Amino acid sequence: MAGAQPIASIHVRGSSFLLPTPSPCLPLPSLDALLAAAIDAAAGPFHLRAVHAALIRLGLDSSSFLVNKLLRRLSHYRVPLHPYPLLIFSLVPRPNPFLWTALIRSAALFSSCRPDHHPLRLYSLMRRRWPPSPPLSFTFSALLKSAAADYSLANGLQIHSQSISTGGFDADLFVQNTLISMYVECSDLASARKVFDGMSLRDAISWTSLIVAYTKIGDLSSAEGLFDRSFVKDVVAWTAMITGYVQNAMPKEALASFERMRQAGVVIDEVALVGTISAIAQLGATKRALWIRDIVDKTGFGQNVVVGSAMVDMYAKCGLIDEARRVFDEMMDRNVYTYSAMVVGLAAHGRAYEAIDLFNEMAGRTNVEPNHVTFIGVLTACSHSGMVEEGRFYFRTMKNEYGIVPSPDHYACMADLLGRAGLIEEALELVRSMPMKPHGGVWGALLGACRIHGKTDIARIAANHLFELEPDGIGNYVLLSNIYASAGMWDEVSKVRKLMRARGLKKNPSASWTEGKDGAVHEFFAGDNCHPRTREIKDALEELLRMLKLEGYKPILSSVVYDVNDDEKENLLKGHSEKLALAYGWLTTTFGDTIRITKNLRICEDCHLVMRLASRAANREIVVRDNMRFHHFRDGECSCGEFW
DNA sequence: TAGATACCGT
Repeated sequence: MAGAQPIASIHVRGSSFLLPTPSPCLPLPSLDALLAAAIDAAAGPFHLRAVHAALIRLGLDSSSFLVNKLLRRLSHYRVPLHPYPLLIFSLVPRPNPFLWTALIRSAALFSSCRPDHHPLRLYSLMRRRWPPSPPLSFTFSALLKSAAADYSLANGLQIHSQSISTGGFDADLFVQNTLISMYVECSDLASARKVFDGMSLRDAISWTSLIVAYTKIGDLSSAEGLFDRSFVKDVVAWTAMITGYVQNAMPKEALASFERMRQAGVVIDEVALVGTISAIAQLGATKRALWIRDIVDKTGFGQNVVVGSAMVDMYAKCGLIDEARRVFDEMMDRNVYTYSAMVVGLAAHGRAYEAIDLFNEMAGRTNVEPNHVTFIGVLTACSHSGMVEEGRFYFRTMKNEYGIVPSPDHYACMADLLGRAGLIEEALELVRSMPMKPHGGVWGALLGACRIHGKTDIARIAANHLFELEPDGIGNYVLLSNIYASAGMWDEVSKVRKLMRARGLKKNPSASWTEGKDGAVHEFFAGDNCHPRTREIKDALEELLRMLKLEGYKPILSSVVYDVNDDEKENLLKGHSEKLALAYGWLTTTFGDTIRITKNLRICEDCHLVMRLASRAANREIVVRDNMRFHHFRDGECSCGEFW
């Protein structure tokens, strides 16, 4: 006989589906084993139905073993539990504990759609049905995971106590690890810690779960302490530290961890890369952005859609919008995250038409559905270039065509769009018509528009809401005071100042960063003398400002709201962190170079003017990323067209 | 013959 022939096949709509060929040297596999192999090899839900039909014909549809495999595969294809998988289950007269557990696991995937199929309900059925099934440790893993997904501490506690009363499963390592995660998800760190402390044996997962718990509440020193104590530092544990730092706005520490991980010889995976890429995005560090690309290329994760989307976001946030576009164009696989990152990035750089073109391409020529974030990008693009009608159109489209309920962030974009265009009354009306309470961003957009258009009456309304929502948000007081100052309403200015004093508000902790040629990040705080080259930087700034004054620069003293004399105001302006970063950049670059600055707050008017003039006088391109958008200064002009 | 837990992007 030449070669073994397939011994069975299933025909589905003209395509035959071959069962595996047995080796001639081994005994024939059992029918069970053959069917199990057929389930494993099925190409989709349709094949699985065909296999189930075969099971019925062969009288094997009551086999817990085979039905268990079927359920697992169906949930792999995310076939909802009701009604088909439940039907398959119901044909098994005496489901064994494995099968019950598989059912509970499937139910956990869809617990939100069918409350009557909730995992806990199925568990109680499992315990009450005759003959009752004893639970397995796996049963508790599944149940605890579903409690964590529901953020239900009450359910979690109930399952925890069941795990003890039904046979001491709380001593099982897997159950303990899942308990830790459940308590962490349900924000009960004390209980998570209690489980951890009570464990006689801990593995990498136990340690990592608790490390994540501490990073989530922002207690990085406890997380670091645990990480140092842990003897099992795998790539996941390292990544938990990296993302913990990122989530707590500590990108430098995240990068340092990544380096230490590499030095420790740990093999990097795509998740570690994504965390590191986010850290670079947060830092806005251009050199690092180019550095990580080499690493991504070497590891071969460049075509991973999550890595790619993170890269698009990173390049956009580092000011390298063309590089972001290049990565985007080279990606083979793009999803809604990829498109949203690109649209939001283009919008932040003021490239509104490109952003809207891309959105239209996505909506028209791909199967990728836009989501709420994509529309944030589209609406931002419209507002940053005064496209009022387009903005109104997309706001309607979002609701009517895509069924996306506008969030306060979308309303903030609309308030910004209408307000900037001078339609401040309409913006106020929109805000007042919101079905939910407006957040600070919404009133802030309105207040910003009032600054541009000198609307003191509406500014007062917006500011009063802001003072209530963000009593410590000093920027709001500054803005209102500026608006009054521009209108010559000095009494009001002094009232705002009094309010600030009464609330004990201190100077902004403003900070800027810029990168040196070596890629080192130099950090500057307002009025700070900490940089080792402070003397040189201050001298350079004086010289630069002297140069600009010859070209007509007059400091915009109204950017200072402190009640001090004009000389002191000018001095305060000189101490602004972005000017220190500019001076450092000027000192360390030459003609034609680009100086890139990242700032944690919105750039002030005086600094904006200085950047604009310096780009021509010093013959440098200057790219400033503030907390609102990017400004590209070139030859005395800014990409924002003074529209910010 | 079966089964699980930790870290990712807009």
